[in-house]
Amino acid sequence: MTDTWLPRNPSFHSIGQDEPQAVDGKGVGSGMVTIKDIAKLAGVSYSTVSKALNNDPLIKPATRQKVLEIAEKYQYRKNIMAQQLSSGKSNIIGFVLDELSNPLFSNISKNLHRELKSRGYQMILVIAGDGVDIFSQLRVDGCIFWEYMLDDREAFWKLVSSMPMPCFVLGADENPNSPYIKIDRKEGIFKAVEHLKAHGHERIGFIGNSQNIKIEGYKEALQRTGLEFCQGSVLPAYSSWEDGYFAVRNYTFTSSSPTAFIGLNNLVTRGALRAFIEAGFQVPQDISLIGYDDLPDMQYAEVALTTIGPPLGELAVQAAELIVALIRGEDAKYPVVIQPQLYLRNSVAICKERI
Amino acid sequence: MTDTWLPRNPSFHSIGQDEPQAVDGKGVGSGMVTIKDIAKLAGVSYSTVSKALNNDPLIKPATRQKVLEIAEKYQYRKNIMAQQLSSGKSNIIGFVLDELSNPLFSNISKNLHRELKSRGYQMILVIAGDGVDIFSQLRVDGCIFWEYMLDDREAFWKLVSSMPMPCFVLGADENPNSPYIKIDRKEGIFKAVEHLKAHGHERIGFIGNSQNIKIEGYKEALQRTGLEFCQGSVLPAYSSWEDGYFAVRNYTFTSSSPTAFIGLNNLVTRGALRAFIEAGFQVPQDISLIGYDDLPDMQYAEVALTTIGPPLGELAVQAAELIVALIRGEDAKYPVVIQPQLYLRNSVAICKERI
DNA sequence: AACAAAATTTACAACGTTGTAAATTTAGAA
DNA sequence: TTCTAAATTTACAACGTTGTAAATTTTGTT
Repeated sequence: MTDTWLPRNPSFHSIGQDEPQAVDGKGVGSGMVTIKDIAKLAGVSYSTVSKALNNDPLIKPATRQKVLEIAEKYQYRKNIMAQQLSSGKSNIIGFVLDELSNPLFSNISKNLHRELKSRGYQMILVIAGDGVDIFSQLRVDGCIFWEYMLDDREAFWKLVSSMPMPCFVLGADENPNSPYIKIDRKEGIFKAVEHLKAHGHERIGFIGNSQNIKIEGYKEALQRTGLEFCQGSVLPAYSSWEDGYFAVRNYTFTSSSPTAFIGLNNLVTRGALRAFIEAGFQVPQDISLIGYDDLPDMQYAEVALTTIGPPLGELAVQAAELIVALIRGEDAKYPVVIQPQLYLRNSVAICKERI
Repeated sequence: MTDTWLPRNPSFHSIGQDEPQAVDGKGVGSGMVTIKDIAKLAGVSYSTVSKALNNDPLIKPATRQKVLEIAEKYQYRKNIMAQQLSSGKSNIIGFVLDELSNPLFSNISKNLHRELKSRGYQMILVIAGDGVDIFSQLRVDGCIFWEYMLDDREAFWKLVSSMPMPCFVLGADENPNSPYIKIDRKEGIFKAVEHLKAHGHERIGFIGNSQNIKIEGYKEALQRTGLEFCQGSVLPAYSSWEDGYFAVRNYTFTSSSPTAFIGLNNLVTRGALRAFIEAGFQVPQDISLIGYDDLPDMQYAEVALTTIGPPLGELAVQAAELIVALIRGEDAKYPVVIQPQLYLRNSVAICKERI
């Protein structure tokens, strides 16, 4: 009936038994080696090749070996597109970031990649603003969102739940209708305040005013520990190193100033630390300081910083496990709540006034 | 012969004419609407749907309209995997970043995304260290590398040229065997030096010591303009705001100090500017300063900074055009060389000593 | 009303995999 | 040697698209 049929790509599959065509390396869909090519070269059927490459125990070791060698030799690369289409699995997870300018994201992204990899998944990124629709179109197996669009929570959660694959949000916000991993920042701040109080500090300040949840946590923590919130004990700092630095520099210290501070994030805290030192304060003898975000940098600051923050390795493990469970349809326990930890180093001491 | 055949996913295609199954939204490969589903609902063949969705002019407008409406209603999302497999095109371009902690990357990434989008492509990211192999396996149509691994150029270029699809590198390095876009940083620095010299500056310093090519450019520029390289006129700064800030703070000014400086990048320059101001220098009356990287931030600094740097919009346009040309097999002209521009603002003035 | 030409729609192989069932080969026991 | 069971390999539909050729419908002439 269709004897006049012409194949769409007649030059395909031209790898011969003895004189295989060089993989030209450019132009997807033309020069790439497929399992059918390998099958021909190995003298087996292509389903055997498929199984061999997937380590199917049905395949005789010697056969697998031969197939693997040929695949290696001709630089075979599995076509994830075809794999997804056939099996419904791409083994790819998408990670949606909101910005690129805090080293925290570098760290989280690296940790997450490692954990996913060890569970058999690969990871690709998009910047939130650039549109996450591509993850739907690509049929990634799952999708992790770093919280963003905090100005319009509703639209954000709607977007998340409209994704056609398992998804969850990593952040501080909660939503009963979607899975999420909540970093309990308020509780983290509370731990920091408690720790400072345990060291005799009664006037505790906060450096940074851009993340409402942390500020709220700070105020609540003061209440819970029975400490007083003093006017002017929140030093304004947005998010960068210099914000922290100048927040402290521009602050006028008096005898009723806080004796300890908590910094909004890694950058702000390090900037503040530097400013304290320059102002002639000894940290922690004169002023105690706890930083948020336990990045490796924090311990290499001028004074090894005591920090609070989610355990970043653990966070990645939890995230990887949650997404994998959601994908597999196992009954994942969520929401997962990550409790920030206190990492004790050398920037907190007994309050001078108590000595 | 295979009358005992059982479909692998018997629940599939269960959308009926009048009672379409709810798109459950979770689990790729099970609940997603396909062109076949739409075809059934619209009462046309699935090739018609395919053509309608791709705006094929063969399709009668009324038919297209109906198909589009149904697609919209059932939240159809094209399956890029299937599209790639069938047509050999994914319309996706991969961008390989080396790190996430400089706002420059945010900017470049956004610009690039916009330009690619306007040319019909989508963009996904990976961090270089996480392995770019996924782009091969995903059969992205093309791949853009931000220069990295500068410690092992050879391995880097080998990796790039081993990619099975059109690729190029964006950066300052060159390689005769691969396409690349070269940002001519040396020439950029030269323009800055020239500009300063034209304003009467004869002792010009450089803040930053981490990017050899820029340091080299600085030294060469001095030679070319007949200026002297003075010992100690390179203030050590790695890459961050505080690096720039302290580079200046730690520098001891003498009567033979430079009267103008060039900053390594956006962060270093802004840190340095702040330090100059604090040290009591008026910029540009006492000291002129030119920053590298023309990010929007630069004009909102304490003094609107004159900068040099690749025109970032243009860079993205060139990059998008090059990769698209490479993909289409058009004879793209490369290497492309981007000449950094001088963006005149208020941080350069006539040298005091000449007045 | 009959026909040709144009417009529109349809059928279906192909893309590169996977997973199932069936076919073939090998090994072991009698 | 023959038979059976186990081990191994093979055949091929299916996944959701695209692109070509063929089929069908519509339109315009006469």
